[in-house]
Amino acid sequence: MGMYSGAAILHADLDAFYASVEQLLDPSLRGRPIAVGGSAAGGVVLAASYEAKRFGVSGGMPGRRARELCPRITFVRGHFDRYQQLADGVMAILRDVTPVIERISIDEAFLDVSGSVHLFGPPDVIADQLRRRVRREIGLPISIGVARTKHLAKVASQVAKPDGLVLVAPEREREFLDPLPVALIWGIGPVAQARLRSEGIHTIGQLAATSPASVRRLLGEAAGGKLSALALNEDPRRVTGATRARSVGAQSAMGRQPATPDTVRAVLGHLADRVAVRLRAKHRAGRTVTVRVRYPGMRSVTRSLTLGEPVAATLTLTEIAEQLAWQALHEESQRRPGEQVQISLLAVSVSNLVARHAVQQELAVPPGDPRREGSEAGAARLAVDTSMDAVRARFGRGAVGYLPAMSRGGVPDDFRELAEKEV
DNA sequence: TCTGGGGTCCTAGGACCC
DNA sequence: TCTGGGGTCCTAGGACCC
Repeated sequence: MGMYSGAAILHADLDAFYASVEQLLDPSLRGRPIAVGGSAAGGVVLAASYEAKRFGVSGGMPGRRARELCPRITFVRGHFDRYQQLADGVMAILRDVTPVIERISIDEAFLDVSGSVHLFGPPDVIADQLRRRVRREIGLPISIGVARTKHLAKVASQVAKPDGLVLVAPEREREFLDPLPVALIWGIGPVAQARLRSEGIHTIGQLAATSPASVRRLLGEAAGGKLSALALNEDPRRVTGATRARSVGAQSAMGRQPATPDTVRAVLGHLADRVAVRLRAKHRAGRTVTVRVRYPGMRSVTRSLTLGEPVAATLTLTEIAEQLAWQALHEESQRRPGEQVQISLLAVSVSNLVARHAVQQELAVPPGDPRREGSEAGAARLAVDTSMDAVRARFGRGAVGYLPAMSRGGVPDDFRELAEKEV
């Protein structure tokens, strides 16, 4: 544990989170290759244990492929309710050493411990003790990167995995970054990687040696500029608190189905309801409604509409979503005359969000104002929704709704909730 | 035989305004 | 009558992240 001065950022990241929880809950799974979600028959793997990762299995992979790579793999159903609970427990431990903490997903957070060193010791000592506490009190492995900036800390935690701690001393930053593959930089995905590779750029050191102007030409103005700066180890970002969500959405994969009016209406109604309920719960509403339609083969299109006034009423959102979806589906049917249009996914999202008190101001238009009629209808719909929200809060989600209960494929609602951001 | 669900940010063209 | 520059908003698509 070395002496260390200046800004001290930690990036803490639970290892193979869902899979580690399953191994914690069921000791017979420990030390074995497992996948959460998916099956040999289909579905996607949500997370793989390190024993499975060694075979090349990873999250997002079809179950069938996972079985091919690792014949002995065990597929387990997720205990989604426990994930949130355990991750919250971990975050509470992290919060014990500093209030300057930025949770960036269910299982990952940045901490600025610059102000904590006089209380708890050097940053790497703090990190070490956090890892021990998480292991002892929660039972899960967690990796932590310690460095002067967010970017360095994040890269360090990736290098530390699994179940490790990596400190990047300020005088060793260049030496640390240079040999690492560009893919470790936050924001470099498969496309950017391929473009860089075509220029012979594989390592962060090589990227840093490339002129920012060339990188911008290669990867785009904004992305190129940012990635260049990160490679050059210039990262001015501070650890901030939680930021408000800028959009709220829901989607449903449907395999492959004919786009019949009944199917489209039922699915969009359900998605619009999920979105609208979440908006109302946070007293927010949005002016832009976007619908995405995906066709077999992963090709997808979006149609969006920006309204003069924000919406949060389920029925209004459903109507707009239907209109947008049919706009897209109609274009698709003209592309392929005489064929039944098939779809594989529908999504509804609301953006351009405002706080709801702004909506209520909009509703307070004087009598005779042409906007009044629409607003009154909107107010009535919101009132119905508010009653429905209250009934559901007391008796459960299935108690009331606009639409008959429908089958929703295999994705449990508690998994959906895990992925939700704080609105 | 194409793979879930939740997000963020950027780009580019067009409309419109000054 | 023709031309220039700058800014904002909207729409559609796409890369990327967990």
